[in-house]
Amino acid sequence: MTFQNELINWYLINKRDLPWRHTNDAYTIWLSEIILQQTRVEQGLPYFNKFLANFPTVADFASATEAKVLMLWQGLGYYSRGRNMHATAQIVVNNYNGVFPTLHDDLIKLKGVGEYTAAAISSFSSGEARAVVDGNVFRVLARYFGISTAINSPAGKKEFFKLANELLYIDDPALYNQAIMEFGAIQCKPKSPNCSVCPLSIDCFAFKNKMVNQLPVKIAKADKKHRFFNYFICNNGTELLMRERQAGDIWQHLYDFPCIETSDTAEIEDFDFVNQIKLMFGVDVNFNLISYKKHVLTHQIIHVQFFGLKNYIFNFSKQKELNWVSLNVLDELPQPNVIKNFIEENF
DNA sequence: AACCCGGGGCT
DNA sequence: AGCCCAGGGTT
Repeated sequence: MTFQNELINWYLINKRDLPWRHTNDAYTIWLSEIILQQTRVEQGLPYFNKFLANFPTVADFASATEAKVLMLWQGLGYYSRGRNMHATAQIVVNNYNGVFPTLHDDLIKLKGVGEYTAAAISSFSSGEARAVVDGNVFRVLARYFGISTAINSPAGKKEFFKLANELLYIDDPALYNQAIMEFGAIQCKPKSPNCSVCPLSIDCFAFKNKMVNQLPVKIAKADKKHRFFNYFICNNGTELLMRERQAGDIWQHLYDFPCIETSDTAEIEDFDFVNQIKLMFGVDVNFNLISYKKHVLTHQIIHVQFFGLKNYIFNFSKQKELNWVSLNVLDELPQPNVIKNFIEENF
């Protein structure tokens, strides 16, 4: 049996019942695909349901505020996906009369839609013959065909993309695309795949050569950068002082607290650190360390210290991104998880 | 081509 | 503690 037929047979028996597999509506598929970028199905599923319930149509999405979109996105990470979705919804309403595109060449122009997502939406919604190449496809092809070119190198991307399109099952591109990704997610897993029950193992290069754990090959990334955020909690009894984060750094347009970033762990005994606090909050300010959290992102490790403040004064004209926020509406502001968790634990 | 962008689950 | 995830944007 061919590689394609084996995959499709496996899929028809083993596939999960997922809501976006019951539709060919491009808008619904787009919602699921953007949410699932770099995100596991189990993690993304509640967000998909939440977005579809709040925005039944692309017009509903387009007319929402960005803050509302980021609120719904809160906790999912890679927040530019949410902002790009909002922009794309408005583009579809304005340029496509509210009808979500189904063709690759239109989809690829939308914000947040790259080669993978354009292939996924076009094949699932219109049956266009475009092979998806995601993390699952890289892994399945690298193992089955014994390809050791690094999947995150330009040569590797070209080689895998070419092979994926040669393998595409033209009679039903959508079915084949779903099958190879599901096979990668459930059977040909990154760690400890159960090759003893795999119907493709007999012709699998990696299995035959005991290289399952060596493929796919990936070039190592640079080390994570360490950053030190010192947050200051100003609580006047009914309100907290919050900061809206600006462009040019992580968590754009999400809310955290007034912050002094230092080049190393800030100590209360450190003269320079204390001077920075007094410069920001007045010479009479008192402060105490409340807690420490290590927050790990893709390429940054953020060491977060929370300090409680008393006897502070503040010059709002110099810090326009800061505002008092009533405690009972805090949960209406989008926040990164490290901030949301701190608020839930302390207020 | 290299770097930036989250959070969670598995091993 | 390290790896990976239904990747894409920016420079």
